[in-house]
Amino acid sequence: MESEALILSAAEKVFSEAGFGGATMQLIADVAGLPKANLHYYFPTKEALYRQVVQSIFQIWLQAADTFDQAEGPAEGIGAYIDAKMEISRRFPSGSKVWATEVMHRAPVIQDYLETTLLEWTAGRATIIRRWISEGRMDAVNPDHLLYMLWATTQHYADFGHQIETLNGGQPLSDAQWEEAKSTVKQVFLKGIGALT
Amino acid sequence: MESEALILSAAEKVFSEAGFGGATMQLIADVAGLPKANLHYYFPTKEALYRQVVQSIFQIWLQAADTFDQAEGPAEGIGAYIDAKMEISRRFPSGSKVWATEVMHRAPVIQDYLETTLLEWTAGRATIIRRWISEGRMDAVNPDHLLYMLWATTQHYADFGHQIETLNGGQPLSDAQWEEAKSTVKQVFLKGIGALT
DNA sequence: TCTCATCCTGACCGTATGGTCAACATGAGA
DNA sequence: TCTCATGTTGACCATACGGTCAGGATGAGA
Repeated sequence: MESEALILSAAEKVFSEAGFGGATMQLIADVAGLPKANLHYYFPTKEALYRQVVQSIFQIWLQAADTFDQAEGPAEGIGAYIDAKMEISRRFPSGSKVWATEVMHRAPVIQDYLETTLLEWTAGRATIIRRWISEGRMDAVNPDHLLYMLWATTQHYADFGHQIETLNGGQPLSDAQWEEAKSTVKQVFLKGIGALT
Repeated sequence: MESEALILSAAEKVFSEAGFGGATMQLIADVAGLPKANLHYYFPTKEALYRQVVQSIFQIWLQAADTFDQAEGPAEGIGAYIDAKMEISRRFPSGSKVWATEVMHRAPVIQDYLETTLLEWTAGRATIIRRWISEGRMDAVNPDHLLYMLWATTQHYADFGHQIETLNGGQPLSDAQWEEAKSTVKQVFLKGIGALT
């Protein structure tokens, strides 16, 4: 594994567990198995490294949008979106946590993304939802709040994974429990918006 | 306002905006309008101050549980619970953020609370939900995942308030928008679990 | 073998942090 | 007025942090 990728992987883990302020370059270096000075060869500052980590997460986020667009109707589109977001939460929990921490701290590094890319993405999806509503395929639910609910629920399984694990007897969710989670979330949402046939 | 309360209020704000690692005792002192040394008169260490902040939040969390218990059925109980949690998110967003950050960092300070109080609380509420299901008052939805969905959604409005504000044109949600949020969340959940008459 | 760009690293530096401490202020009770 | 517990504070300290730098490896091409 190349040093740069090694550093990014270690940084994502450390930032997600300690936050930007709590993370130290020394700890990231230790996790990566490299001397601290080497980090500064690839990334000039701690903030530059952090920004790179957040950006790579943002890309993964946007990929889940594809399922939304080409869907026939809400049951298919939102159902697939929930599946995709839940899978991301399971496979990249550290990334989701870094994003959450960044936003909670008022997005000091990626505010421009919120104001441009995310804003456009949200408006596009809201338009699709409104079309579905006007076509009578689902109830008249406020599109913005519906999206917030979807984000909140799916990301909760990453961001609050430790709490869920603790309440699950200290064990991570099993495959069956993940399936149960996905089907429960889909069931409640799709029925809740009147998109179940 | 007494110095101790002043310090706790300032600490909650600073911790929620910077995280534990990013927060500095000097900044908390400045926000509180007191010299730094004075903080150490009331709280021996930074961690002791942080722990106090998290504990006070935990109390507010538990208060919202009362609505759940004495309810006639799910429509009333869960509806009131959503109202209460949404109101907490609006009035104490800093507290919710501190809690979220603490849990995301694997709860280094309040793990014991997760394992005792929260575990018991969750089990009690799950029992109530199962009773409602067996009485035919709502669909057979997994109680644990339903609770996670409720927590995730309601707290999202506090934890990701900055993101929501940005997507709302840079403006905080108005009174009407908060009402819209509450009614949307209640509508989707109550219909989603089959608890609407 | 020599050259040189790329990659790597131990040692070091200025700064800011959490925490300490001796001294000082305040005010209620005797 | 004197006492003394409770608060308050500026100055200080050891440590750990992010970042720098000169110099050492490495290896492909000539």
